[in-house]
Amino acid sequence: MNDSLLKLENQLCHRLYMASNGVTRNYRPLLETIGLTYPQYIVMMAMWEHDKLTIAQLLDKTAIDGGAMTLILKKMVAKSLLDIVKDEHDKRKKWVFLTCEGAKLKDDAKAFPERIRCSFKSLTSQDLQQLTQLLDKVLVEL
Amino acid sequence: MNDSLLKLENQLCHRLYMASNGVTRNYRPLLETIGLTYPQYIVMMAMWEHDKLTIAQLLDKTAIDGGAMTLILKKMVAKSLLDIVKDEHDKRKKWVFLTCEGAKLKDDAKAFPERIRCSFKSLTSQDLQQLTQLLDKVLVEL
DNA sequence: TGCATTTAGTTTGCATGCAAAGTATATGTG
DNA sequence: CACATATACTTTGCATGCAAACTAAATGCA
Repeated sequence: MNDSLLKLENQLCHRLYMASNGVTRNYRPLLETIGLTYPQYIVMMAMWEHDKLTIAQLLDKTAIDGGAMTLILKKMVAKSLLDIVKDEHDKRKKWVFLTCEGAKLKDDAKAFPERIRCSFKSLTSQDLQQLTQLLDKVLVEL
Repeated sequence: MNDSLLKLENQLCHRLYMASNGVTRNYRPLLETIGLTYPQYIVMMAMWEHDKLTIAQLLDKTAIDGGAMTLILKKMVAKSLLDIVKDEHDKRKKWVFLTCEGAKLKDDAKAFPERIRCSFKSLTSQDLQQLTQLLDKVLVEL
């Protein structure tokens, strides 16, 4: 009987696992310079694009776990990067805002994508584009 | 100034993050039927391919964190899926073996890859092959 | 031989990822 | 208006992922 389907080498999931962890690990030294973890960076990127977001919207955009998000936001508020305010009308909702300091951090982060890109010189622009499209195909099934 | 590079939508790292977490989440219900977590499943796949592996070899093949591995192995030994024995000559090394029970689990797991594959019908075989190749290109840079 | 260095694993402290339970508030329906 | 249900978050318990410190044992080299 052929068990090649169970070989580690043939698991797409394992490649995704290694690639995701590995790339995140690549970001770490860079993110440390601005005192952020990777999920915190994801939150910041979402906020740099939007004036304000509810926590639910932030969860939707970032795909970060809800339970983790509560802690992450608490830390980022403590660092004065974000402000959180309850909605006047719907008291269940909370709005997340960038502080001035949080907004300024964008200047430091601007250089990150290109610096990371440089770590992957063997991948052509076409490779990256293809990878993006394929991952999107995976993501729609989730 | 154009900040499109910092948009969440343009981050390959975020797609990898979402895809990896999402695919792992897909495995969960399946893995629960045999009482394994995803990293534990990775360890089992490595062991199903090899009669014995040192912990260092297992770390190398699975790319699981060393600190986590200690705990993972401890749990799997407790479940009687694995045995761990110190090397006679090099007392630093430990050899990991499958127990009968651990080996038998392979029969249950055999069906998993195809069942997961079915969750991604929109991806063609060619897509999967391409994705594999592109991820390998990413992995060599890590 | 003596000692610095390397290797193999473990431990520790912190930050998620995840499921499930819990809380507070808003909504839909009769 | 009263109640079941749905929403928006938070909390809890468990399992990693990660860096760094630590232990024990093997190696390299003067």
